[in-house]
Amino acid sequence: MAGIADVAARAGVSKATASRALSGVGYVSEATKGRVRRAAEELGYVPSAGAVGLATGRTQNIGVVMPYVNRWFFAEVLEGIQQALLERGLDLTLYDAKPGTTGRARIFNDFLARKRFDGLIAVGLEPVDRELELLTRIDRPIVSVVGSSELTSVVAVDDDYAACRATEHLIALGHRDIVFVGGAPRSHWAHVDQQRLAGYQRAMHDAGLSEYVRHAHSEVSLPGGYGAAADLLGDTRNRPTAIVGVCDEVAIGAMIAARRLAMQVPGDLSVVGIDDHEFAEMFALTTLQQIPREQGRSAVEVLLAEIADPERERTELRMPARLIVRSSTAPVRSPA
Amino acid sequence: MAGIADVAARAGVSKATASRALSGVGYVSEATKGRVRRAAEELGYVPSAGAVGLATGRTQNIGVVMPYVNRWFFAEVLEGIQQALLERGLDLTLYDAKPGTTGRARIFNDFLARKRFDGLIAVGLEPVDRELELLTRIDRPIVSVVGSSELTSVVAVDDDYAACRATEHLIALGHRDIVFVGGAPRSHWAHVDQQRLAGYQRAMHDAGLSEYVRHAHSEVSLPGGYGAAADLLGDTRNRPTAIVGVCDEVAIGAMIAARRLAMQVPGDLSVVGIDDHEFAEMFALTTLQQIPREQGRSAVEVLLAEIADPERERTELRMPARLIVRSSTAPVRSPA
DNA sequence: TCCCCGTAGGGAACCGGTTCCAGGACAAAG
DNA sequence: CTTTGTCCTGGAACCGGTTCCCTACGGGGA
Repeated sequence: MAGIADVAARAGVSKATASRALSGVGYVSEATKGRVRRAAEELGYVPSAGAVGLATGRTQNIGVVMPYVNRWFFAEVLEGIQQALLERGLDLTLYDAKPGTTGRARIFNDFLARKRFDGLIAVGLEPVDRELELLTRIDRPIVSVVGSSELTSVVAVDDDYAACRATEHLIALGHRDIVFVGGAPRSHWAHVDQQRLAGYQRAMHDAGLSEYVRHAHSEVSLPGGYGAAADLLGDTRNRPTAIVGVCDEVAIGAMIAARRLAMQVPGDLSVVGIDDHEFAEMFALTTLQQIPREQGRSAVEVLLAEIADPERERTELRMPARLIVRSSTAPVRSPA
Repeated sequence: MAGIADVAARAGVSKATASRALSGVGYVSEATKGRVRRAAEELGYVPSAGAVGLATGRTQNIGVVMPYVNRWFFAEVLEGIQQALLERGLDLTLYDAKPGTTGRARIFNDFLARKRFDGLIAVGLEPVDRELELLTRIDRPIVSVVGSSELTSVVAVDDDYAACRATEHLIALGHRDIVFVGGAPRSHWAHVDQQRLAGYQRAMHDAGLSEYVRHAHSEVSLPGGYGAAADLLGDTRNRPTAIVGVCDEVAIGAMIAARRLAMQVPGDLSVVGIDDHEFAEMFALTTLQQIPREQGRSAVEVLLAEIADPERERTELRMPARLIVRSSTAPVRSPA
């Protein structure tokens, strides 16, 4: 209710001085500064965000676009971003852009154009061409988390490396018939999938196991992994001895399916994932750890640096995943 | 870049007329309306949100406060809210207020006071007294999802009823030794927990099973339910024949723990949850369904009505949960 | 003594919209 | 022919801050 004019009046100074006293820029004597601060305190003065934005051109608000929020990875990234922004007093406006929905189209056409934010973090967005063009039109800094992009900064795990290490781990345990269970080739997860699939393939080829390369399609979710593995393992004459899940959710789904089919994990089947999902420990899943929460924090840092210095060159942060061995993997059982 | 002054100039009218033409209020001839619209289109005009907010007092933005986003229920509610807002062209600012953190204190002290929103949706917030007082200070409409509150509107499932139905289902199957696995008495889930616990107790008492009433403490999460059930079922001489989980995540955790202990579900142990979580189907969990996404949508509707009419009396929407029988529950095995 | 500079503070323009109010044109009613 | 009312439009105030520019004062150096 109380505006800066009220504060100024109460402190017996002009609006200009009140503004300077509160923001700390420009010359104001300590005495006046104190009076203004006290007046503001007494009136419970809170500056109007809209007016500040209008006058300064800074909204003190960061936009976040993501296709899902009800998935572990996205939710964790979101929390990391939120925490980092909170510490800096910045707001976070969320845009939930599910691929293929009219809502997504509206977000790109209308919402982002409103530019209610000083910068944008795009998480796993995988924008199509037209969307990419719309993104470039809003001239605000953008940081991508997951995926790749020539025109924005990127914060992500090294997907190729992670999948490669996961596969090598299985190979070192003597496995040869290893199946990669992952997303559809053209889903919105495309880039991540491709990178991880590529890492798996590279490891297989490098180990001379080219003939064993196999890829089972799966929705990228726990039920998806369950379904895909149920299909895969249902063919009892063609069962692999190990599975690389494109992510932990798929890997865990596969473990559940295996158990449902009376297979022992890791006795009959080794399973490795990528993520270190919150359920990984409970399922004793061997996995390659990434820490999405920290990716969120890093994305904020990069973005704020770009907002502060628009000339800053784009950065690309690829974090290495760490292998965490639990008990979903074991040496291959000697062939019959 | 282009402002309404540019649009007005290009259309050969005043700012006032341009504003009226675009917003549709007041008298503007069809001819000028057309010219203005075309000019706006050609210039790619997008009104500045800050300026609009300043002039109208409406931010076209809704605040959402929740303690978690990485939990199924919260994420679903959030998506429901987002969808409903998207359709109406409103933005959503997210505040992630984890209980007991300094971040939460900042949200209540600083962020909410900024009033960057026309209304607030509080999801499962369980505010402590001081927080409640701060909430009342921001004089904007507030709708609570989950929990109860005398001073805000509420949208929630009927928790007492849901837990009662769940318990009755087990009793009807012949179970008597039924344990309620739920949250800590004083956790942030307090109100929901209490209601559900009360529903369970009511059903037990009504069936004359007072002597069997038992409550096992559990973190409200899948691993939490796993841990609690592992403890509970570890005592092999005192095993119940059925479990009511305070929510599906806990119930599923309990199922996993039971299987790990070589118990058959539902042969040796029946389990029922509340939620109809996305994993419920996969685990064949019998549950009482609530649809958090719709609660989110409803919350938006109630909130917008209150924004439109500040005199509107507060509403309380309690949705009944529907029993979905899957195969985690079965008639009790005849006692040895 | 004069001038310059650092410090302090006020007036007013400005950010980009919305809206109140006044005024003109024109048609219908008196 | 005047009055009244409806439709259309422009000027200007306003929302609530920030910031530019100008004035004033006191002290130090030339």
